[in-house]
Amino acid sequence: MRIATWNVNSVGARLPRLLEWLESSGPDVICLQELKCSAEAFPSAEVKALGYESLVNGDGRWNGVAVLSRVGLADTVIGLPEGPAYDGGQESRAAAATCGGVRVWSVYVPNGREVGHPHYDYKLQWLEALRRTARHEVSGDLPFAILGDYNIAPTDEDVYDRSVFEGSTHVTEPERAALKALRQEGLSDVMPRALKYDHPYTYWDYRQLCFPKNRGMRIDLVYGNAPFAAAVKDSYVDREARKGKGASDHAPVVVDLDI
DNA sequence: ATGCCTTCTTGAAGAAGA
Repeated sequence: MRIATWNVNSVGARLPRLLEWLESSGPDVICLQELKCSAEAFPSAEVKALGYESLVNGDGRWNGVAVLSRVGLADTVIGLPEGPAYDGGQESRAAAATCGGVRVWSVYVPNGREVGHPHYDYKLQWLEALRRTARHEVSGDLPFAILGDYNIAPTDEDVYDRSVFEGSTHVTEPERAALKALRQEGLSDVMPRALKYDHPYTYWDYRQLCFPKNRGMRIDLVYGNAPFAAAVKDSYVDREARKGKGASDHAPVVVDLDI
């Protein structure tokens, strides 16, 4: 089974690239983030034509996550249980389903904006709610993984230049501690291969030639429980999907499972 | 070529992204 995760940065703007990638890469399941559309506006018919059912959590202008599957979509959950509110409401940042015997969560962790900003506190609270949810799902024999845009680089190796990020979100100790707490519930970081250069970055800013210069970050992660991790045959970042006109600023992370 | 930011909402310019 092939499972992928991809922050598409607007499924509307990315639809031609998404459909092309689904056809060429053939994931059985894909977790999408940053849809930037409502559930009603999601292109369900277009992905259905390629054989995928859709589970969509979307609220319009920002955020939005989905799980697409061609191996079944059962026991679905929309939203993070007991997740914190921001600015008076729940945002569309999580969705879960069981697909072909694998339990997956698609997550779009809040950005945080700046250290000390209310959104940063919200980010840490959101991660704590995710940890509590993971605790309920991680045990047992069912392969389980939380895939998505975590908006955190787990180590200094996961950014192209640590000094550039001094004092910024995505690299702070509280954020990394929240990731560690998540792992300690029984999850491990499924490290993908880089198809070029020495580190598997998943995001490159659109500006200042970041992609050609490989000034990237590894912030799209796959955290799997023991049965999931044991089934991993291969994993890589498809940087080809970051190339050219009309690309997302994130590349897909692909995981091949012996399931 | 990998190529100097892109998206959304809106109807000009601002906000968000990380």
